[in-house]
Amino acid sequence: MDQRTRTRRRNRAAIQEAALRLFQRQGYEATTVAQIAREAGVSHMTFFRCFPTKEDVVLQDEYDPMLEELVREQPATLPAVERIHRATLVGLGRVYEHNREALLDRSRLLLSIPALRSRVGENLASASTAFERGLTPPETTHPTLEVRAVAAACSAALSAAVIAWVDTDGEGELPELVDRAFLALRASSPGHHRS
Amino acid sequence: MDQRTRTRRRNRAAIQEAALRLFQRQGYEATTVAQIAREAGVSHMTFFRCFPTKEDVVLQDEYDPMLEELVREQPATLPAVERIHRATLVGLGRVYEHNREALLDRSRLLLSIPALRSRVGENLASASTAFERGLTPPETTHPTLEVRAVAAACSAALSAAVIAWVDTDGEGELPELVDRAFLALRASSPGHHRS
DNA sequence: GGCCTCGTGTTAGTGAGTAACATTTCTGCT
DNA sequence: AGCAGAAATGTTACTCACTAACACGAGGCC
Repeated sequence: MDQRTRTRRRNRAAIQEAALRLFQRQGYEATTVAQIAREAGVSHMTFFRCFPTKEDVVLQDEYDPMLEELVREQPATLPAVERIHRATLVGLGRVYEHNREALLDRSRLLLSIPALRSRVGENLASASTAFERGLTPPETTHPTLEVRAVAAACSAALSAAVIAWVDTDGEGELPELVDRAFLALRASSPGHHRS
Repeated sequence: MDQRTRTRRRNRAAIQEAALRLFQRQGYEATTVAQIAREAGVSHMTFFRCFPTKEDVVLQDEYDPMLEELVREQPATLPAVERIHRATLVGLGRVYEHNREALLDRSRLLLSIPALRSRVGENLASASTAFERGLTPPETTHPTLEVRAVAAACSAALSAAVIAWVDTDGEGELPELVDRAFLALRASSPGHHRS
């Protein structure tokens, strides 16, 4: 690997860790980008070369390629919602056991800070396109509206599960909530509670 | 009505019109808040008292109460997705005929400017809570996860329809696309096209 | 008409994000 | 190894969204 990309990644990681440390210690809005950069030992320009905005330090993740691949691995005979449901459970299982608390902390942060919450829709959108790509054969250029609608609906349901998880302060278990959210998509009647 | 609130609304409208005019003439990012305020004949502080951010001039709408009411009017025996589907069609029909071009212009703007697109998720979220309120009886305090998931999925599907509409530059008809998106939610299989 | 509240304008400030240029650091080639 | 070119980083200065504080003026209330 290149030396340049190595130091670049080290910078990226140092910035992200410094940022999260400062956010937890003194709050998101009370922390300035210059402060993060100083803590990470770089200039504030390097910060913006690694993360386009201050919010992206928290927002960016790299789950999308995994989700796409997991959806593609599910049997194509299943309905699309079911494929995405299973893929989500598998992917979640991979990070949930060892990173449950980190995932909860990050989700809490994303949902509690207005500047971050106003942008979680972007993460939903990128998860949605990952689902679309997983549903459509690789050579397809543009997914159909039907595929896009289902993918968007599934990521929205997933997001509802995460929000419910954070609402209960992480007392429930996220995979169960995800199950309930996806099941509600298939058989939904108003006022229907699980027994 | 109060004289004060009257001038306040006049200010609001003047700012919004001036802003949209300037955005169309010279682009969103090339237009500064001070410029909008000057064009509307107010100070830039008045701007921020009417709209919390520059983006909100384009983002804010008042469809949510109507959507909530329309969902509540649909027969409660129908599945939740169907109630929201019908409510959306009715509400859309009300504004679509006379404001089709304005709706298209606004949607184009929202989806083409990065600063705006990154925040459309907020509109989806508020539409989602409107759906939730329409689905749950008025005395209910917190909607169930199932209701939240369905509401979020429906607003996501609606958004997919709007995106597809804008993608074709408004050549299709939005209500048809909304139909396709909602139908895809119920019977979905990958690669399935409507016949 | 006089108090009094509330919206507005003015000013000055913070902080995110960008542009331009100097400087350092790595890479490729001989 | 050493040098030329390229690319990342730092420095400086700037724009602009947004806020805090206070002064002012226009309604509302008696």
